[in-house]
Amino acid sequence: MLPDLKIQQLRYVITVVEEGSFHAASRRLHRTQPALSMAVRELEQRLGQNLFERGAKNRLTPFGEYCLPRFRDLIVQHDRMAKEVTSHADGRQGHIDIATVPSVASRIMPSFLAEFIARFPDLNISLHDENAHYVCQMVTHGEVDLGITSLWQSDEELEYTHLFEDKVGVVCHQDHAFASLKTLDWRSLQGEKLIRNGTSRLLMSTVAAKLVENSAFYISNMISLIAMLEAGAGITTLPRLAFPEHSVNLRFIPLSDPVVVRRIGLVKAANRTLSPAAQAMQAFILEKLRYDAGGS
Amino acid sequence: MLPDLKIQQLRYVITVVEEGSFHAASRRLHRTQPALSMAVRELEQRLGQNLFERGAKNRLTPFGEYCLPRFRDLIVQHDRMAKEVTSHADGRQGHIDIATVPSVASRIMPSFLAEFIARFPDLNISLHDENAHYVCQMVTHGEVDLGITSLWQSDEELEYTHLFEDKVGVVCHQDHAFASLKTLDWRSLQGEKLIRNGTSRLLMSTVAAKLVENSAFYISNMISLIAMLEAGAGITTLPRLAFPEHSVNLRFIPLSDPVVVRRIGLVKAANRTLSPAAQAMQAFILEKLRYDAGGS
DNA sequence: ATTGATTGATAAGTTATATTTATCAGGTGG
DNA sequence: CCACCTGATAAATATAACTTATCAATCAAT
Repeated sequence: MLPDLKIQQLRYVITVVEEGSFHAASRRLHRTQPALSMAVRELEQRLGQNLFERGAKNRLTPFGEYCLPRFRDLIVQHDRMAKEVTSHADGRQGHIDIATVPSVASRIMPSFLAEFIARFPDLNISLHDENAHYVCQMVTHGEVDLGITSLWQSDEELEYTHLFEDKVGVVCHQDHAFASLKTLDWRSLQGEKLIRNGTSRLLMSTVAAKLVENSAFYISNMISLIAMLEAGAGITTLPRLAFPEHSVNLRFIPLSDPVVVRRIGLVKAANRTLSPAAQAMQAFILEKLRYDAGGS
Repeated sequence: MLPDLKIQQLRYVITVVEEGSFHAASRRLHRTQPALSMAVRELEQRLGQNLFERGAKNRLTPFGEYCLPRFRDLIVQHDRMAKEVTSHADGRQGHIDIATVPSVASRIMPSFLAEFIARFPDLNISLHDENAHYVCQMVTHGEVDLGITSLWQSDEELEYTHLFEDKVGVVCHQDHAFASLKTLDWRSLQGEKLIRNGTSRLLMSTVAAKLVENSAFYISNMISLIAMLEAGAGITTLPRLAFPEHSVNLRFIPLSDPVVVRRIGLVKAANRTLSPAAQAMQAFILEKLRYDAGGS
């Protein structure tokens, strides 16, 4: 019933009016003058009324005067919408939800995000920190776009891209006998009061498994764990990133036998397309964090 | 910098979403399915992001979800504007200013306009009545779109289309000796007390000119003139349309020698294009009033 | 008036875009 | 497993858009 007016044609009409002639408009639009003449005439025929006076030069008919502001309005709306949509399309604008394990959130994300928002200043970012299991769950449930975590378990619905490895070591008080050592092997730990934590399961598939099995204490909360260690109440194992580097009286001694690593990677939902903003962050993560434990 | 999105492509996207599949949408749009596939892909390439999930069927990507309401908005605005513009283009909507001489305004326009607004219910009409000179002036000055009047004088700026002729007759009191006559010739009027009015100049180019020249009274206001005649204070000449047909004690006797006519026609400004609404009224006037003194 | 430089209109030819027909491959439900 | 959906693809074609070249009309300045 009603014809589709083409944005381009409306733009032609407006430019002709603004420039005052078909020739001037054709220069501004990088078209030839006949192109405008024909496009305008096509529009006039479609509407069934002339927009420009035929005899006199480049003056609008009453109908043209009526149409002009309406054409302007639509073009303004179109341009605003096109700008919004394209700036979302290339990831300059938008919203990203990201989840990481606490160690990554506190040790890597601060400098990483600072660099990221400098590059994409109009992006809106929400960062969640949760344990590895819940990070994966948030990704599969679509609560966040991306996760940076160790894989809880292989999952069909998740797509994992490895970023870097995080070596496990022993954490003890500076007054402990281990404090001055450069490395440790699991045998040295036998007889020590070992406190388990959420990352201890990393040792379960190694020769050091029996150490963990014999441990009497388990503390899930990192703050509480650190307080216990600082009080000299025992030792624990942690990936290096999870070790509170600013602690004054705790020491981190790498475990040389067995060498245990926590594999940290980028996780996204398989079969789900990322928003352009999340794509931009994904690319940025792969560029900056792959094979690099320290951020840029 | 920003690309012109085509209304049609946006409409395709929305229809595909609404119908749930490319096939269903193609049926509703009277296009083939590949036409939609290719048009959508072209849009996606232009935006640099997919709108629909490739693997899974006809589901939107996050970017598509973002775009959809914006596409909808623009199309709604476009359709509203297109409806407005086209209904103005074919004269269904708009505003008309028209001016006529009082006799036409009171005797012809009522029934004419009743019929006109029945046909064009959304048109806004303003009717002015002025003397023939001022009607022409309003048309030349663009204060009104059209005039229905006798031509004051030939005018380059005016375009006159003849509609009908209005015969001049003698108006007298029912008690006057002329009252029972069927016709009169100018010689019979000699010696009568003739009151001149605005239409008396019609006689000036005829053999009856000397009657007018010898007349001592001139009354421009029609109400006053009628009152004078009803008081039996004299006789006058008027075109039939200007004779107050509901007067109980006045009589109109056609003048048979000379036969004097007032030529009534449609007047518009030359070199000025009419608004579509005015064009519609012009056509309606020519259809209904040409060669017909009584309206439809 | 004649010229020269505008203007927009027009015709023919070309390129680009849109659309169709025909065909294909991937899922899905009987 | 097989019809029967889905959307994707290729080639052919129709349509639309644009350019080049040319024209007629208008206007200004001689």
